[in-house]
Amino acid sequence: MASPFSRQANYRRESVSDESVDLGTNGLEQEKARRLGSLDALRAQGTNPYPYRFDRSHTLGEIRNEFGTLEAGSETETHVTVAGRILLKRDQGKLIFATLQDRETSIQLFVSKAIVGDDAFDAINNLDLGDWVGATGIVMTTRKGELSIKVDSVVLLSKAVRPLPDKWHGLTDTDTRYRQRYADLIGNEESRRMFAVRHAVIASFRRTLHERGFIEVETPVLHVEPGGAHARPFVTHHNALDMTLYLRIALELHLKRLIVGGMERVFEIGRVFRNEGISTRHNPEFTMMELYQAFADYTDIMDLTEVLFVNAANDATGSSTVLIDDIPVDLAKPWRRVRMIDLVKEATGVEVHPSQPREQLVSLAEKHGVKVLPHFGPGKIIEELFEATCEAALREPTFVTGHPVEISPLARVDRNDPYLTERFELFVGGRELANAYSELNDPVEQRLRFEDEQKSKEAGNAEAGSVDEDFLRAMEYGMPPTGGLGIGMDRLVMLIGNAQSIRDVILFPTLRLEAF
RNA sequence: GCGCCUUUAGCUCAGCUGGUAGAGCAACGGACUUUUAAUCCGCAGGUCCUGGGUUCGAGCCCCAGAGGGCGCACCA
Repeated sequence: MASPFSRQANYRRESVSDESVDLGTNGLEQEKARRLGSLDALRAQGTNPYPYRFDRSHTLGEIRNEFGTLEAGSETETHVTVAGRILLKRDQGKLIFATLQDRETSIQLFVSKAIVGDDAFDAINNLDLGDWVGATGIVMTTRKGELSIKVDSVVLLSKAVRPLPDKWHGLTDTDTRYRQRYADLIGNEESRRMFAVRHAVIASFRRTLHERGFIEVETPVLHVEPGGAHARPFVTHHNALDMTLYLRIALELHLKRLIVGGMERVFEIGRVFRNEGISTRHNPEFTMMELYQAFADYTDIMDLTEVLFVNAANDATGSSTVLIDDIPVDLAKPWRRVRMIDLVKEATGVEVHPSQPREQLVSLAEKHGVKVLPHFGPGKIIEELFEATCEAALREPTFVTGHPVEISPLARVDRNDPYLTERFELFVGGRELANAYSELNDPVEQRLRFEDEQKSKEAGNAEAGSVDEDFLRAMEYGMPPTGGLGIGMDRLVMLIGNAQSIRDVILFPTLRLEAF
C-alpha cells in the first residue's frame, strides 16, 4: 500500500455536521446521520471509534461459570476485562445499567457516575445500542442478585451506525431474517441456538468417524461428469481450458476412487448442488456427508448410521431423544429395517416385485394416482408407488431396504434376490435423511448399469446418468467389498434442532435477488 | 410452474362498512444512584411493496406486477 494515509483519508466520511450533507427524509436515514455525527464528534476529541484490537481477560460465559452462584448484594475482588455488544441500556440518572452480549451469553454492566467520573459517564451514556465495547471492572451482584460488572472504564471497540432490530421481538419477518442473517443472529436466541446445534452435529460426526479410523478427504467440486445421484446439475465453464464443468451433485464417485486407491475408510462433508426446486426441505446447495468403508456391507452401515445419529443428538442436545412432529422419539432404540416391496404391500395390499410384468404395476400405480412416464420400468414404478403410499407415514426412523436394481445403478445386487439391491434409505419424519449401499464393485456389471442409464437418458430421462469412463477404469483396478453412506446434514440438523425449514439451518439460504 | 396467504415508521404490530395514518420499542429533549423489555413527562419519525383502475374520496375495492411464507408439482 503506497500511501496509507491518503487511502485512509479517502475512506473517512465527510463530516455530517456540514450543512451540505442531507440529513435524510426517513427515520432510518436520520438515525444513521445522528450516529455518523457522533463518530465525527469522537474523532474530533481524539477517540478512534474503530480501534485495531482488544485483549479481554474473560468471556462472559467464563464469568457466569465462575460467579454464577454469587449471592445478591456481593462484591468480589476480581477485576475483569470483557468485550461485547451493547444490547440494552437502562439509564437511571447517575447510574446506567447496560446489557453486554458476547458469543455465549450476556452480562449487565453497572456504571456509576461517582466511580467513572463525569466525562466517562457522559461518553458511556452516548453509546448507542449495537455498539461494540470493551469494559473493565469488578464482578459483583446487585441487590436483586443480577450478576454484573461494576465498571471503572469502557472503551468503544466499534461504532454501529445502523439501529438494531426490536430489542424484545428481534426480527420475525422471515425474509429479513434470511437476507440479513447478521441482524437475525444479534437479536434471536433461537437462531443462535440452531447454528450451535449445527456445529455440534458436524463436529460429532468428525469425532465418531475419526474414532473409527476414517480419514477426512476433499474431492473436486467441479466435475467433468455430474454423477453419483440423479439430479439436474448447475453448469459452468472454465475459460482457460475452454471446457464445460458441472458443480457436483454428489460425492460418491470420487470417494470410491479413493477406496480403489486403498484408503479403506474415507469420508467427506461437503457442499453439493442440485438445480431443482426450493422448499422447506430443499436448498439448491446443501451439505452432504458421505463415507465409504472397505470390507463392510450395507448392514454394517446401518449399525454405523445409528451410532452417528445417536452420538450427534447427544453431543448437540445432551439427549438421544428428538422431537418428530412434536412427538418425542428416542433415536437410541434399534430402527425398523424393512424392504421397500414389503412396505408397498402393507400399504396397498398387493404383492409387488420388479420381476412382475410392467402392465400389472402400471395399473396398480394408476389406482393410487401415480403418474407413470414412458421410460419408467417396473423398478421405478415400485419406487413411485412407495413414495406415494408409504414415504410420508414413516415417522419413526426406518431403514427402507431392497431398492430395485433399475433405480440403483451404483448398488450391489441383493445376494438373495437378483431384482433387488443391497441398499437402504433412511426415513425419519417422512423425510429421506440417508442413502447407502453395499457398493457395486464389479467393473463389468458397472459398465452395463451405466449403459442402461445412458439408454434411459437418451429415452428422455433428464435425470439419468451416463457412462463415466474414468470411474470404470478405477473399478478395473479392483475395489474391495465396500459399504457406503450418504447423509443430508441439513436435514439431520433440522431433526436434532427441531427446525421446520431447511432455511433455518442454513446461514445464508438461496433467495431471489434483492432489490436495493 | 400452479394455488392460498402476506407486505403499513428503523423494529414489532393495530388500522372498523372506503372518509384523509396509529401504538409499543428504538431515536431525540427532560427527571431519576440498584434497574431487569426500567419507569415517568415531552417531541419527532410514513413511497401504507410497485404501477394502473373504480370512486367526490383508496392503507382498505378491482386489475397487473414484485418480494416473502405455506402447500402442490419438481426433487434418490
